[in-house]
Amino acid sequence: MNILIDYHSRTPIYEQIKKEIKLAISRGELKADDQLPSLRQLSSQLSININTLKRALSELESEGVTYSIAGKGIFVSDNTSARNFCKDIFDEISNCVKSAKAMGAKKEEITELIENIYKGDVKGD
Amino acid sequence: MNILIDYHSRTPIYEQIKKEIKLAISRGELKADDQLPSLRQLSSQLSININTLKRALSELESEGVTYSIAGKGIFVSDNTSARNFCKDIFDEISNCVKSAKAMGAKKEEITELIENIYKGDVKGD
DNA sequence: ATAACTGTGATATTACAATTAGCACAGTTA
DNA sequence: TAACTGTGCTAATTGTAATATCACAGTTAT
Repeated sequence: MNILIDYHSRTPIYEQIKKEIKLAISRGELKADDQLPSLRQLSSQLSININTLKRALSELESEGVTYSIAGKGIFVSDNTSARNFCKDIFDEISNCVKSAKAMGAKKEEITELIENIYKGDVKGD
Repeated sequence: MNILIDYHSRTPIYEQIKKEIKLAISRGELKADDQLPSLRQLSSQLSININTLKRALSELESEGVTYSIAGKGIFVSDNTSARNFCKDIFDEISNCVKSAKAMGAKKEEITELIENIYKGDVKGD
């Protein structure tokens, strides 16, 4: 669990945690039925309140990303297709690109930006 | 001044206003030395408090987007290259694309998204 | 000079959300 | 029994957005 939190960010901590965990699952660092560190342990490690962490995990559970067993722990669901996590990101990209377009950005500028990010990859992965 | 505000958005009203004004400038609807509607008039039109509007305009002024003359009004600066406004957006796009990549999104998925947004334009404008 | 505008500045207040603290309770496991 | 786990709740704190007023100074036209 390598979670980085920007305490000065405008986006709430619990949102950052949600995103980090989703990323970890997408990257394959967390697989189905993997157990997460306990709330108390993780909240201590991240130096955040257990309630803040609990909120993140509760929301992830209602989204079907994780499931929890009282007394045992919190685990990664097995129906967590990484594809689902992309939807929000795609919407965000879409909005940004529309703004950029409205500001006069050329399509080529944006595609080049993306090319650079994906540069060095063998396939379009 | 066609400013739309989402009062239920998580992003503050004054931030939305800043963005809308920058967009209007980028679109050419507002040109250098154009005078904006007065604070009182605009705050009344948008049904927001004058202080909220003032905050937006004050920040725009410290960013060099506008300048104000007490007693006269608020005007668009002439050094406002629309290009500058794009920087933040480009950073945001970059971050989103990196996340999408980390989640396993293929480059083609993203470029196609952009193609669709720019679809129907004569040139890559 | 007066009136009617402009932007500016300050204060106070309200409202809401994020975060923290602390406690109690129930399930699990050795 | 002890030491963990997650859960639920209340309360307090904090920060910030947004509002409501008021006063002041510069500009402009009459």
